[in-house]
Amino acid sequence: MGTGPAQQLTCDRCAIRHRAVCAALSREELIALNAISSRKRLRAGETIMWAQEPVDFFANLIEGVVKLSKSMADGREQIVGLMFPGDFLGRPYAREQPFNVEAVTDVRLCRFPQRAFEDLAHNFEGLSERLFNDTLDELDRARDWLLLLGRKNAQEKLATFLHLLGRRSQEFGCAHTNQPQVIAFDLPLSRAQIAAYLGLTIETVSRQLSKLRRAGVIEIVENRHIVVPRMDALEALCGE
Amino acid sequence: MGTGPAQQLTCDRCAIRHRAVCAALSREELIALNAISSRKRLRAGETIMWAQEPVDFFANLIEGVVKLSKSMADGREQIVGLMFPGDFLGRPYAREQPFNVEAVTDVRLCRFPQRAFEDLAHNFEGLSERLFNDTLDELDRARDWLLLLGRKNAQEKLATFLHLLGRRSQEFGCAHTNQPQVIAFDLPLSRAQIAAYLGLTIETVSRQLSKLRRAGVIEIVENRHIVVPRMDALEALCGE
DNA sequence: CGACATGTTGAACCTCATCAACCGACGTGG
DNA sequence: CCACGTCGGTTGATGAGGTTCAACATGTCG
Repeated sequence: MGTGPAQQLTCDRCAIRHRAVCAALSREELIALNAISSRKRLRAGETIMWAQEPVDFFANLIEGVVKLSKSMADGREQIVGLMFPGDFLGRPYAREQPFNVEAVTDVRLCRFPQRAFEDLAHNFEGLSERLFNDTLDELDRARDWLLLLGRKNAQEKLATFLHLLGRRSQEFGCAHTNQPQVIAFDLPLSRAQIAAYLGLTIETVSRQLSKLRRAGVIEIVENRHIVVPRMDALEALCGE
Repeated sequence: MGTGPAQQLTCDRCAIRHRAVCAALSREELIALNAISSRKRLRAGETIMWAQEPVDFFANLIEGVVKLSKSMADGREQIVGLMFPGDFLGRPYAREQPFNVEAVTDVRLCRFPQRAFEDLAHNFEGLSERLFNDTLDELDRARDWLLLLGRKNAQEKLATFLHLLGRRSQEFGCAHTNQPQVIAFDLPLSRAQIAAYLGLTIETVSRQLSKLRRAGVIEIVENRHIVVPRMDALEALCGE
């Protein structure tokens, strides 16, 4: 093991090396970040951070899907954010969060102790800038969801959600053939979780999915797998 | 006029000097920011930034209230953010925004050319940190609103909205008497705008306000002025 | 004065929540 | 092995909360 920039890092084989905040780092900075990081696996359903409870780490989501959710005294729940591989978990400069953070699938994290990470962010300009920009993007997405929750009907909500997942799978799965390809992906969420994300009930989600299936806009294979033969038909139902 | 730190700045008499991003600046930094700033007034209803249209300035909101809103092809509108004095307008490092920014009351702004401001933010660590933190707060507020739009009923939505305004007026209006005081404030928004903020219709807003009035939770004076005799009664209706 | 904007209230309607029954898959224990 | 409960999902019947449509009140402005 050398100490020069040519040494091998865990990061070099990391699937999200160029999608997470790490993408903003020089080789030397990456080595420093790597030095304070540790990997951790979690099973679907496990809670990563509790609302209002102190946390002592930040993390990159390497693999899997994570939900951020709030709930009311009587149990009503709303998902206020979905995190995918490459996303950053935790609020810099704070020690707790006003929502629960929970693995919805099996998950792999790359964790950093808070203080050590903040010191790096303080010194590595690219890192703090990147975190800032990610936060601005997140805010934009939250505002899109405000429009969805406040003004869209059940049909439009489902269409928008599926369209979002479809585009995601398009971006990452197969690359750049620009013919009108068939999109297919697995739903990371159960019907109950979809309902909590869209401000609906399980039954309404189920009915709307059936309706989209009967209309030929999507195919549903074994509940969780979705095929979208024509994305533009789906897009037309989003309401924007 | 001297050039030393003792010189008088517009900022020294500014109502938001210690609430806006300016609060993060040293005297010297403030002088530099002041040098690139200019004041501007707008009338209620004027648009400050159009969605998807290039903007060439950022601004501090000195006085008045500003709304951020999105709308759908068929005209449905959702307010995705409300800005009050001290808040920062514009998205750093971007030249356009995915929503309209509009004065809902008469407004005074303190504007900065984008490039010049970004250069300062780049050099003044406190400034960029402050912008980052404001953005994180804004994200938290947006997520609170996701819960409201997705899960609360009309009554809870109105109660939450009034409670929010009540707390604001409490913080800034009269100061620190900690007796259970009577809260009173003016609604900055019309019924139509409240509806657009809460994901409701005008009629529902009007009915719920009347219902709260009949229940003795609020008094309504000439449509726009609200008196809250007992904040805890209002708080109990918010649903959290 | 009439035209218009803003807000309130009533009546009818509709979307979605609620309640309930049912299905298939899965795991467990007698 | 099968009976049983559980879990995730679908579908139907019913009803409530909000939307829609409409009438009306009030205040403002030309």
